[in-house]
Amino acid sequence: MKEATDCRVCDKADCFIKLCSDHWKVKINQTKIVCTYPKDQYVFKSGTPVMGAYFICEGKVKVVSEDSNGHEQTVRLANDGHIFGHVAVKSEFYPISAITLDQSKICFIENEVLEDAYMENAPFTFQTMVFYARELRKMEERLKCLSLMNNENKIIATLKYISQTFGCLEDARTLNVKLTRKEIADLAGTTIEQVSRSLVELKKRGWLTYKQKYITILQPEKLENQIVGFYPVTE
Amino acid sequence: MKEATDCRVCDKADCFIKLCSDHWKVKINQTKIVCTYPKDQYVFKSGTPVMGAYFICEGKVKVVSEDSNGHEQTVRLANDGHIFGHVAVKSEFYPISAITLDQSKICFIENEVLEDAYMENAPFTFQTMVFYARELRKMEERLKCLSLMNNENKIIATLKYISQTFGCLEDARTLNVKLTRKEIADLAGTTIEQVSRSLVELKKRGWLTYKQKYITILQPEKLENQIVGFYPVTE
DNA sequence: CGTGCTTTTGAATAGTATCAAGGCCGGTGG
DNA sequence: CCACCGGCCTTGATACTATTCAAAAGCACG
Repeated sequence: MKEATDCRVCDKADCFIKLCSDHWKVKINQTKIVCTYPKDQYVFKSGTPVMGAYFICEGKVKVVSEDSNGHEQTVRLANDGHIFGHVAVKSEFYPISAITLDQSKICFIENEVLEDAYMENAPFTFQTMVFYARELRKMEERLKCLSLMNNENKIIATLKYISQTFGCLEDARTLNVKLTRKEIADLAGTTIEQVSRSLVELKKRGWLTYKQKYITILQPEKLENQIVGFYPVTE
Repeated sequence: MKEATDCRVCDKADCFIKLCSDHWKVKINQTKIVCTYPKDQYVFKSGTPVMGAYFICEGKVKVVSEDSNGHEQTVRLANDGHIFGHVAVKSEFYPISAITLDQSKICFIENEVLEDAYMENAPFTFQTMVFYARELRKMEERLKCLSLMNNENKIIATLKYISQTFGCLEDARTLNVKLTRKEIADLAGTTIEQVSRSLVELKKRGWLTYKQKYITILQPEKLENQIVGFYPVTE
């Protein structure tokens, strides 16, 4: 993992801090706290106070919501450049937890600095707003999938969401993230056993294959085709 | 329904346009298109091009996602001051539809004006960003509910969402919106029959009552208590 | 080469969707 | 004023799907 990047010279495609004025880049750079987390570690835990927001320099994070029945729902996935842990500006305590899916370098920026930065850097604020609006749209889509689809289609839609968020390895078809069956189940809103059954079935059909935690999509058009009816016609 | 409000003098609590400079208030006021829609009418339909965003002056709107199997999922509810139809700035066609739940006065502001307004009015942009971040959080909560809850709890969580969005009538316990069983089912991600069964059961327990389309919550603490385990502990 | 963890498989159970029929209510027209 | 009609809601029976529980198999690790 590289050194902490200097915001003044960083031009990472998805990080909007570069849209701030030089003055603010310096300020953010001075006050940010950069931390590298190992895989499977809490970045913050549900119930702890919200002090600021997190920006992913490099890495992968899942945002999970735990209930007191021991069930877990992964509500969102985030990767390079994405923001998490915002929870709107007013919440006092996190209602959700964030866990790394990979070793991750993450910047923390405290609320006070961030709010001032938003008020004084319109392009930064605007792009962040657009980011949230897009995430909202994705979430609406995911809501529909979890709500209307049967088990197998939920798994397919989840694989699609994973690949859209994290992309693929060099072969352009193996998902660029290692997830357990339980992690996939928590994303899809189902159980470990159902995930296993669906993956076995999809492998039988030759639509995908997998080795350990690596899933390779062999026939994306078949998978897509099975769930296409749930998505709006884009013509 | 009152006359179209002049943005320069309007101080509606939830409309962020009042945070713009006077110059921009004038500009928005000149270019906005105000329209009053009757109940149960499409404001826009899935598949049509996105030209701008809608702001609710007064009224109630649901955002629905239809699939080609004839199922419908209501992804979001919006009322006075809320924005809808944004779909992030780049989408060309609406992937969802918006339908009024009541006679509604709605402002349309075209994308070009809106984007310029965002770039030049930091407080406006900032508050809009916070609005989206909050909506995202709500959506995450809703996602979890639809995914992990059983039928009855989904209905309870849905009633809670409805009351949080639209509030109550003067008696402070009757939901301030008329919804059919199907509309509740589409919100909760279940069927008309299950909604009916759950409502009958909850009425039997004396937790709520209803008369036609009006639902009155009698024992909010009982309802709350049954689903509290799904929400984060706030202490 | 065991040991423990994850995944797979099978069988039983519970919960939900679907289908079909009947009831309630408001509106309309005689 | 009453009878009829149609839409929405309720109820019951059935079929299906998903969850749960239990056990076996596969795999990584020491």
